[in-house]
Amino acid sequence: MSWTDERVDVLKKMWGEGQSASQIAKELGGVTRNAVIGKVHRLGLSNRAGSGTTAKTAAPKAKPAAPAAVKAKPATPAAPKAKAKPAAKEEEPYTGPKTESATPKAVPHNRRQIIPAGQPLPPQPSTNEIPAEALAKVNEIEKKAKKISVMDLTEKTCKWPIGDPATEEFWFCGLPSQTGKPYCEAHVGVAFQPMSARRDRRR
DNA sequence: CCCTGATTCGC
DNA sequence: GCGAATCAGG
Repeated sequence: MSWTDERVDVLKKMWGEGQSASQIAKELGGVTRNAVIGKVHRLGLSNRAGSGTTAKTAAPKAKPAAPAAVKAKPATPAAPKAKAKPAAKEEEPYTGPKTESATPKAVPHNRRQIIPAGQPLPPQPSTNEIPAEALAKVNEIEKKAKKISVMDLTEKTCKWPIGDPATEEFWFCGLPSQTGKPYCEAHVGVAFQPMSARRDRRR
């Protein structure tokens, strides 16, 4: 596989989104994460915007024997390229976790829900139809949720909110999340549904 | 041990 | 330019 325009495009896009090299490599296919990283460097877009796991490792490591040149910082990202690329595949986030199960305390009627800002949090809307198995699974895993706080959220912890943000009864699942997904397996099950499955599932 | 990105260097 | 091997870190 070679770095075609489209592939580089995807690379740039995903890298810009903070996707990891391995994820990008997986998405592109035919390349390893090393190849992706190598390309990223060659393209001169090393540092990303979002928080990275090792974004700070830009320090020079004089280990072998070669000071090498100073890393150039791309102050001018070159000319803009008018290329509209929809590229909308992949599953769509399902709009709506359930705010029940582990939520003993109900919201004091006129109490408005306040979602703590900071990181991408899933919406907490109304009840909806979710596959029974998935729901059961969620209920079960929520029992053993780690109940982590918003500050403990990482790329590898399930960010599924449980409870009411306006009360003490609020925490995040915190179980190991699927790589690339914001949730653990069980919550991914209810958060992401194939369009086919979610489309007109009740009738 | 899993993962991450960074760098080197033969091709 | 490419990317495997290697390195460094969480």
